[in-house]
Amino acid sequence: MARRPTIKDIARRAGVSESAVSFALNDRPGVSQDTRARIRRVAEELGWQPNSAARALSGERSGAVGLVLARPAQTLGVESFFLQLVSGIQEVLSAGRVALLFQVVDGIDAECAVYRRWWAERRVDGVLVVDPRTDDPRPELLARLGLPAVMIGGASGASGASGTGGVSGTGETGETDGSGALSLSSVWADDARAMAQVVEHLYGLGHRRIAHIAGLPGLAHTARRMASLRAEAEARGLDPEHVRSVVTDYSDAEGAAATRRVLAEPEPPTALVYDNDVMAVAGIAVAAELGIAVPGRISMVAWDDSALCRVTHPRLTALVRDTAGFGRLAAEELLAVLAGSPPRARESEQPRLEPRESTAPPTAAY
Amino acid sequence: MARRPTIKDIARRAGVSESAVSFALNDRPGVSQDTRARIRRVAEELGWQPNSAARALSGERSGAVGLVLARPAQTLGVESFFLQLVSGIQEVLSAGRVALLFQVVDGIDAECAVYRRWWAERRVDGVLVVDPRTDDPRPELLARLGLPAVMIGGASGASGASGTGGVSGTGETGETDGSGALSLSSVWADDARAMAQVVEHLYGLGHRRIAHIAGLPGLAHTARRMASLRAEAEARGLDPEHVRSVVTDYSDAEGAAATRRVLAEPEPPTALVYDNDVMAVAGIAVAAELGIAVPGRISMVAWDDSALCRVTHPRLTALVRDTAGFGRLAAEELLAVLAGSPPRARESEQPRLEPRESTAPPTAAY
DNA sequence: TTGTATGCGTTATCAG
DNA sequence: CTGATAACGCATACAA
Repeated sequence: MARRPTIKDIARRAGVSESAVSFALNDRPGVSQDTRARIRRVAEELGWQPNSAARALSGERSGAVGLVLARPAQTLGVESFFLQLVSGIQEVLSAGRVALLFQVVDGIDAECAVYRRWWAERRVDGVLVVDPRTDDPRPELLARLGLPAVMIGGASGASGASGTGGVSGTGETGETDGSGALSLSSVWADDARAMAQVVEHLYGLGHRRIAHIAGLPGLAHTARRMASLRAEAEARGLDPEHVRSVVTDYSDAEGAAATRRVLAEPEPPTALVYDNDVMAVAGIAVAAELGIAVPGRISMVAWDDSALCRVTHPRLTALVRDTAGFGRLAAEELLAVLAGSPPRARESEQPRLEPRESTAPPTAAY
Repeated sequence: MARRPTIKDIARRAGVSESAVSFALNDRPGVSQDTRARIRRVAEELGWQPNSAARALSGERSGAVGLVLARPAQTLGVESFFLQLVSGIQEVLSAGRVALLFQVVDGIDAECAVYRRWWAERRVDGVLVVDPRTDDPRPELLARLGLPAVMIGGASGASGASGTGGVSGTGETGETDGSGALSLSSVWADDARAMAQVVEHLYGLGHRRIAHIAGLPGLAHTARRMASLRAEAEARGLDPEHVRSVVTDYSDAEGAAATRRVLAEPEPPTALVYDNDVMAVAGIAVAAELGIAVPGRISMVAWDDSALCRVTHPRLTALVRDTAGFGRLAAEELLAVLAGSPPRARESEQPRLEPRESTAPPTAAY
């Protein structure tokens, strides 16, 4: 049970004052090159690491940021998205010696309570906020608390889901307060353009009836994807009756149910676009069960790629995103905000459509 | 941007000393019921929360525990196991006002480095350790650092994989140091008995040739499952040539490859047991691709249930565990250890085999 | 039962 | 350039 060395130990051993050690170790002027090197060496020898509590107490930052995942237990755990995101986040954070506090709760009220507690306890210097909503209470709360934050997944609230959708990049101006100035940084993916790619792919194959099995209706990106689908359909003169979205809770159960429902319609779609991989896999299973050939009679596309999309039969055409890269970008932005950079909206790499075996031209019979 | 209240504010407002406030708020004797109530009320009004840094610095604990996930990026993110585990862990931790530091790294050396850093920085009061290995450097490191810990997934090291396997419960005495005393608490699931259930189910259906598509060979529970399979086969007089395990890295790719390999043998197995859900799903896809009927010509069982197992066609017979409950148990045990309780090994609820459509009697042709 | 003094490890502000 | 000294917020041994 080793004892942890302190700067006092280093000072004694190096024969200097404690403040000299502090200066040397924090790259501040006020100490000669020579002693700085010596102090560094001693610290290294002793395996010294700053005591995070002491550092936090003396007005510095806590050296930790938080991430809360508010999801009903049901939809939790099958999606590949989050661990990949977290993995990317940590690549950046741990390089900057920042720890990540992670909490999963079952609703947005609990999430807000966590922010309040972390703030009151001074536990975190900032937070990463996921799943922005069309009507989101969190930016206002975080602004009031003065807790630096980055919205992951794009802008939300007043300026976010601008409704016009469709054309790439519109409305993505980041989170604003009443005055129109950005109050929160955000990183976002261009869902509108991604949806446009998907529609283009399906339209090019000859599909004219497309159903979008969307995720939770309250989420901002769900709204953006739905708006984009409408806009793309309109641009191609497609019948809005036959190109539309149905919302779900992202679970395999609702994904399967929605699939069954649209396939049972008198004029069923010839292509389905799923808002996550789990629902797409469920959709494949439903088609198999109903004896409907994929892609023979129905084409399927998954939003977000994962191992799942490659183990189905047929393998799923998917919208590939660099999720870990998205996490890295978000973490970088949060570190920048903590360092004093003004809020901004940063766009991640474009999603890329990877055609596999689940999409093909619709059969002539239809 | 509200200011955070301190005990000084409370003391002033309640007209008492700071120490009285500290006593009152920490349920210590030395303050009258009356003033205690008044202080409590004022603290409530002001929305006071203890500053975690100050508390940590003054010798108390940091109020945080850590969890490191060391997985190659590849196998990360499709398994349902971890988020569920974490979700259970947090139910208990947040009730006890303990935060969770979460870190994902890509190997065990990096994991050990994280423990060292957390310890040196005094960031955590204890850690939850997952994926115990047959030859595990972590218990020794943690013991040397004096960092309280709970091994999740059973004992490891000297006493753990006792090799005899088979009969339920043996060798599960927890982590020991040289002297034979427990040095680390652990929570474990009875993999041996679970495997026995699976074998019993398959044997009962008439299967005599079983392949176990196991996970990472270095993990303790992999060793336990393999040992149990051997023992169960022997107990039933089955040919060890035809009842055996092959190891993988848990990925869909290796799961698929292993499936292909064993199915191509001259005398292929009639039943496959997969060590996780992802590989089982991959196995289903391989069978579909090869035109081998499931469960007609081959039966399949998945270890760990998830939405995945219910969206395949046919749906997968699975070994259902209460993963969140497992997490709760682990967190409870860690809190107990932090409160001074001696190390012990706690067994979680028995896994339960849920027969679905992927298992059936082997065809007579075989 | 209550108030006072001190320490935890660091950073920051002063004098030398 | 260096060395004392005071915060930071809380806990606690001790004195009143």
